[in-house]
Amino acid sequence: MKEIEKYIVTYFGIGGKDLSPVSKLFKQETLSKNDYYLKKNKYCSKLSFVTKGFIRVFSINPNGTKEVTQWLSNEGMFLTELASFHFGTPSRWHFQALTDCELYSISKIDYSKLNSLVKNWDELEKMFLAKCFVSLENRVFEQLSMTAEQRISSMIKTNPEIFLHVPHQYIASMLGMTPETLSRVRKKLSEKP
Amino acid sequence: MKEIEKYIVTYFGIGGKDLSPVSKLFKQETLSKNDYYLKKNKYCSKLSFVTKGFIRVFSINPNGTKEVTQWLSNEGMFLTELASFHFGTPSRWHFQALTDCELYSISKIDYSKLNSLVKNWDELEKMFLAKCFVSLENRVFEQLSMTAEQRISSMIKTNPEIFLHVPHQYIASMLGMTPETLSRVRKKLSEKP
DNA sequence: CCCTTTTCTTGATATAGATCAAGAGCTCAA
DNA sequence: TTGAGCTCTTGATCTATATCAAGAAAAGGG
Repeated sequence: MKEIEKYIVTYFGIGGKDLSPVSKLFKQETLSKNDYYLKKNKYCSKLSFVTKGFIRVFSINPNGTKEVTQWLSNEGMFLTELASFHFGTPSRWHFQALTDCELYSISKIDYSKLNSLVKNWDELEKMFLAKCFVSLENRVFEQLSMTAEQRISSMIKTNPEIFLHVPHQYIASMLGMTPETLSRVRKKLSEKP
Repeated sequence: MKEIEKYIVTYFGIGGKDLSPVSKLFKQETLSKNDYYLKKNKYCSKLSFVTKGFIRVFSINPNGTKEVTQWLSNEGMFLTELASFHFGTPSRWHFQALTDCELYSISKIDYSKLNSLVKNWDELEKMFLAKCFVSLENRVFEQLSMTAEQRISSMIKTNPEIFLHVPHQYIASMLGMTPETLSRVRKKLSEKP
């Protein structure tokens, strides 16, 4: 099975005879470090799976002082600006490669063909979106209920890879804290685990 | 047009001849103050529109000390435990009426009939879920990028009603701060607006 | 490999917001 | 109407985390 097909199975539950025609619609794409997948206020016309590398979704303060990292996408995750992709609004964020990346991307046009290609596509897509929503609800809840230390511990458990490949300042921002706090908490955690 | 039909139009974009058979599947339901719409760990078998009143979605700390309000749902909003409704998992939160409430609810069973009743239902539902996801992304971003004062100002703009009908301690929790902070910031905002 | 730049760490200090405490206002049941 | 119990406000104090600063470590380009 091709790599992209594994993602399609995992995320959409498409299998069997449907798999190959669907996977053909995804085109492999590479990004070099610092390339933009998408810039703020541009329009997003594709949905992708990240098969290699790390991409940062972020925004810069109006006055240019502060950057906020909304999300870090890495191997195994999908990537798109959902509002822009589905509703045609300008992207709310920049999407920039932090490392060289490999993606499989499907264009909006090909994406719209999926429901004629896969008989219960809409059902599958609905479940996919529902899963995304549920994950985000959990993220909101963590932000409301946990201390900085707890959020870091949680991230170390669920995505330890990220600490090895992504500048910690971005991880800190995504977790709603400063790099200094992340550094100090990590030290503390390593001293008495 | 019946009240529930307005919600269906707004949220799902269903209109014309489809409207009446769909709206018939929603049953009016009332909750008295303090009644539970759903308790944590129970299974959610319905999706509802709130047409009157306020419902708090919250969780209690394992040790029973701290409550976290995840969401406050009021007139014009839909309500369900999405993970439980779609995936059959136990509810992550309690859902309790803060005032007497009126809802229109559709059961999981009737909900599953919608795609045979409305020809592009899956498409409409997909858009509905996408909208929910996008809103939640914005909420995460506000939490990461704004101070307590800014989040309060934002809430006053988007949902002033809530301050008149919901105990402020719950609003504070949903915004990720203590009631004391909300009180002080509101005072400050009222002094020099 | 060296030099420059970026990132991380660490310390000193500041502060937004939390916690603790107590009194004032409300609400609502009897 | 009264009183018990919530809820809100306010003040005093505390603390988790932010900010500022500077050196150490790591990364990257030539």
